[in-house]
Amino acid sequence: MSTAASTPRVRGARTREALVAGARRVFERDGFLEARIADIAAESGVATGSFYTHFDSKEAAFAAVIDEVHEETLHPRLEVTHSTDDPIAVIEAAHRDYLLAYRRNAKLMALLEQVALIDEDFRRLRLDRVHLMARRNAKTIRRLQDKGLADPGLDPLSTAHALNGMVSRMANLVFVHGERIGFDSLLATLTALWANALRIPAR
Amino acid sequence: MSTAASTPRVRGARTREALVAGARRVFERDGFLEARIADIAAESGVATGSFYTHFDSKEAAFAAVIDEVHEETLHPRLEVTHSTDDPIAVIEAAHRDYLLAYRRNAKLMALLEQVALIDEDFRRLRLDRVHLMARRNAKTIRRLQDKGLADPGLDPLSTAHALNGMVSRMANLVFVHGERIGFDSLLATLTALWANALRIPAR
Amino acid sequence: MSTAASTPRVRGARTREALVAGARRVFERDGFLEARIADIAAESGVATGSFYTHFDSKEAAFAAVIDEVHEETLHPRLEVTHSTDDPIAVIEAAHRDYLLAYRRNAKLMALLEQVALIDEDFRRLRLDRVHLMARRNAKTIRRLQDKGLADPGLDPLSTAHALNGMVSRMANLVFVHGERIGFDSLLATLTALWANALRIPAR
Amino acid sequence: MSTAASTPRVRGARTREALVAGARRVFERDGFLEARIADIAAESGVATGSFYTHFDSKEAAFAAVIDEVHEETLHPRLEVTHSTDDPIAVIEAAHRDYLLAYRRNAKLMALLEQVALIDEDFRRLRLDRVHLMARRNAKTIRRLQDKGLADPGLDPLSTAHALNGMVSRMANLVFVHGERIGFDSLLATLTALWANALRIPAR
DNA sequence: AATGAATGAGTCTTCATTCAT
DNA sequence: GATGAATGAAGACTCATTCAT
Repeated sequence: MSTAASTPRVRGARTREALVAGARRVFERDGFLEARIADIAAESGVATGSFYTHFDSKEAAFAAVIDEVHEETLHPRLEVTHSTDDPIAVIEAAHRDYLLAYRRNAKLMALLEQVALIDEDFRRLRLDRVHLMARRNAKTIRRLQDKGLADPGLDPLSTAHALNGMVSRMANLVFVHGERIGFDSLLATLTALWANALRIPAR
Repeated sequence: MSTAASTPRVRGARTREALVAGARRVFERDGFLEARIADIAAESGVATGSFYTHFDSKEAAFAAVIDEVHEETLHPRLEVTHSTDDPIAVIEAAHRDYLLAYRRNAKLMALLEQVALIDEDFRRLRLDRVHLMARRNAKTIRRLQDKGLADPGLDPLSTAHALNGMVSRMANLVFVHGERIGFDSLLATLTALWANALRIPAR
Repeated sequence: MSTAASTPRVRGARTREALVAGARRVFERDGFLEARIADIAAESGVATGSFYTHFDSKEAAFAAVIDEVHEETLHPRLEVTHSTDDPIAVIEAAHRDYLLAYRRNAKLMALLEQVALIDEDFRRLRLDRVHLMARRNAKTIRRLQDKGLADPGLDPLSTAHALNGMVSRMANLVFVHGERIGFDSLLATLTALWANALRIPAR
Repeated sequence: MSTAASTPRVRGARTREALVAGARRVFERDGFLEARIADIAAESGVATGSFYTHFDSKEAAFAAVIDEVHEETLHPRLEVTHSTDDPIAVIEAAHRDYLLAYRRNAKLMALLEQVALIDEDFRRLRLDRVHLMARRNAKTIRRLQDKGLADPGLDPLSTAHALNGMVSRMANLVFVHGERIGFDSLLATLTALWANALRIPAR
């Protein structure tokens, strides 16, 4: 009202932003199932009907919220070889990144798990990510095996799946369910178990 | 029908059994959220109202179904020292038991995960089990450390949590989401990773 | 079991008594609408089905309970001319009787009011009683008018209705709704108002 | 239909009015307990769900209906001193107002009695009104006593309660239960009894 | 006569989605 | 684009009553 009326496009974009932010707050507060469209609209300061101007469904809004968090919560990026050659240092750095991102977005990460169990589309989305991460780490594992730095008897892909699962499960346990394990201790344990599991020689 | 319905008490017990079996079928087919009381009753061959003679809610019926499966799906029971002294053989046997039980009840295990994300009571139930399993395996790990058979630098409890998480996640991935990893390969990988992670000397 | 089995007739009568007593407790505790047949049976120490051996419906059970209280709660019995000739003393005695009976059975009296508003049959029952009481007191009023002791301008029947209504309403207000008026004060006020209203000369 | 449904707010107000009117018709026709939300909505020409846009419960709708009738059914307003000084004329006028209002809304008055016996909130509402009326009339009675126009031996508040109860009970008997007493006769009797009961000197 | 499990009709209530303005 | 009231399908739950033993 006071602000000079913006162009429709700008108004629309602003409303959409408000809805994504509002949806995130409501999802984090109430969970996916309990979140009501009317509440998301109210929390975003818009009318109920306006929700449907921007999203087709609650799922679509959730997808938009998830998109915001997606990139920064990619699983351990072992392929980003930091300048060092010490594989254990690399593993540790990757885990640190992952755990920090998970902790920052713990509520939404938990929510994604929840929705993946409920909604077919999100289940596929999550599985795709799981596969992406596994393939990525499998490549790293294979490389380490080739260099003679990792147990050659391990199947790279299965191993990647298993170790990724271990890490994400622990992040969930600590940051979502509040298991009382300190961040440093958690990082040390996961790094040690990764290194041990692959039989990477101590540095 | 054929058998005369002896005393009311016996009739009641029979109906309850029918309801638990029917509920299991409906839960496995439709999931927890989609399962309707009326369907459970119909599937069990009783009237809708009879459901409430035996259960207070859908949750109560689900708990009864879960109880049926619970015992046989305990996580790796490493403390059950099989006649052998070879720790790796023990680990493998425990994992085989667990994976077989998980595969047998895959749908329900997945369902329990789902419901634990939705219902506070089941979340607690599941967390309790997670803690029980972790404490149990932590004891085993500590014993191996004391014997000089496992990496003494690892925190037993965190390690137990992490490795249990790895195993259950893999079981979920393979038996629920259909990841194409053969049973033997899965067992071999998990056993090797467990042994490696703890730095148990090769047999 | 321990007691020698009585004849069927005696057993039946006993169960019925237990049910009437149990029904009264449940009605007083839960009200008519909230009272459930199953609760009445449980409170009476019999099986649900046995209720229907003795009563056709909740209404029938309520009628049985009411019967127990009915006689002693008849409205002011002014025609019972006590040995005295002082009409005010007679009025006072009648009111005392009525108020004491009402107080003793306050919960059930309130309940009867409730049920009369809900159930056609009890409405008629209550109206019949109202008419009976009014005709009875109208006769007394007419007698007093004939003796020159009461305002001859009053219509006896309407007056009887009005004054009876006043008394029962006050009893309800004090004994059911807990209006803080002492028994003696209540009795004195009602007696004075009756006497005044009829213009009975002061004794 | 004919009028374009201007803004949403106006539409909302219109629907609410329709619901209150529809609810009144259904309550009067079916009573409170028998009235179904679906019927109220249908009678109001809106969808079932629309009922809940405006009311939380059947009780809330009933309260809205009662509000409509409340003001005009206040008990005898003796304090409204009409231009005359004749107290009996004032009493008669007040009773006439009350009886006319009661007759106009007889069904709802009866309903309020019913609901007050069923619902705690309405019980309190009704008791509050009873107390308000009693205090109001007690003041009038006290004033008459002070002027030497009323029996000084009467407790004003108890007396007010008793006489108010008498009047409302008679209104109920005649206008709700159909007791065959003519309006003028009823008014005359109640006025005479009030005046007599207080020992107001004849005009 | 007693038992108590089985029956199933009957309503309230929620909330995603639509649509007239 | 925004508004927010209207829609109505869907399902959980209760409980009086029945009936086989």
